[in-house]
Amino acid sequence: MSEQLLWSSHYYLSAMDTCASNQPDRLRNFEAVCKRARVRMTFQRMAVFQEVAGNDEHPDAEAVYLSVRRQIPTISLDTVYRTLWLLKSLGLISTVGAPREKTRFDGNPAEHHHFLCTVCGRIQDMQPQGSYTLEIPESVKDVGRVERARIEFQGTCLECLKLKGDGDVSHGSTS
Amino acid sequence: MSEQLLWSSHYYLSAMDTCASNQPDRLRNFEAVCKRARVRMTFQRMAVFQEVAGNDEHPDAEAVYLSVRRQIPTISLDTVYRTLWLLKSLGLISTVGAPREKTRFDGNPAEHHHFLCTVCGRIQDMQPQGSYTLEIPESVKDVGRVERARIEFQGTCLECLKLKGDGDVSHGSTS
DNA sequence: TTAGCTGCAAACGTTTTGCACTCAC
DNA sequence: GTGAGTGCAAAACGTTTGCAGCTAA
Repeated sequence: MSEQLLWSSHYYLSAMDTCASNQPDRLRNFEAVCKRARVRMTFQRMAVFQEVAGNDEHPDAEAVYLSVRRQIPTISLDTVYRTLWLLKSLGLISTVGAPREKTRFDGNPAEHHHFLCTVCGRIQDMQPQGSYTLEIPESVKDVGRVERARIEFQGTCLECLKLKGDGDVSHGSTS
Repeated sequence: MSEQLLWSSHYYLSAMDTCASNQPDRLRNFEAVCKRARVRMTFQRMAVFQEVAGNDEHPDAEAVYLSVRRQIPTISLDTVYRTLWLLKSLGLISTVGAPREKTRFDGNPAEHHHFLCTVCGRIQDMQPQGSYTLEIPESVKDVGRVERARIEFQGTCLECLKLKGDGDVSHGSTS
């Protein structure tokens, strides 16, 4: 937990709160987060949240919509979208990959990783070096055969740090 | 061109030098790959390839289009798209993030990584374990401040391996 | 009561497709 | 010469928005 705190924005704090896998706890946390953010609790939002929180298939908006519609037949796809982005902005759920972005192409033929600046959106290549050679863990055997592993670092690039007048470029480790 | 240079504050300059000096080589390789795949070499394809190969800004299709148009004013955006996907299928370029995919949502509040099966498209969560704690390298200092690091493993999941009748789930390390 | 939320429909931006013409092989 | 590749226009797709009515606080 202390390591996590190094990285923490409210995301991690609320994430740790909700970590308990049982739904009532997560739902209670959801209510608390909504109250704190002065966001109204509605039936639709609860249903969407429960659907995503209790689903490990990484559903897309359409899948969430189809599933929630069984409970609320009148819900609309755009409400699902609005709710999903709201939940994300509250740190209650996350997205896989870069959402709402055009496809970007990469002509660098060497194996490398990416640093994505969340402020300006620029992506910089990072050549892998000894210090962070990534060992594929034994546990992957239980999931499948890995053909490639790519790390995406997210943060603020030097130029955006300068613009913010924040020179602190401290860094740590994550797991 | 030492490894160190890549990480110096002149990262971009040296990266561009590298690309420029390799261009003839890469172009020759491009021709060879096209010939092998029985894909025709056209002026448009060469221009698109050169643009992506000599550009480390991870351009989107529109940016490639605008740039190539200076050379071939009559080229169309859809040709650029078709060519980019062709180049990707030939393994000559890659895409950043999951291309041509809907946004997928993730209700798992714990810090975790993803295993993406390139056959069936399923994404599975992988809880980080001691064995693959990811140390953020010192060199990231030269790029910016990292707030998050996520690993995306790509490969074939157990079920798809079984369907292919390929039981080999060996794995190695990548850097 | 009332600001915030919803559903509808229509718009949006990116990407893909059908077609007739063109050009690399 | 022939079929793969191209440009055009129009469609398709996922997603977002404006608006009028509804509802949680």
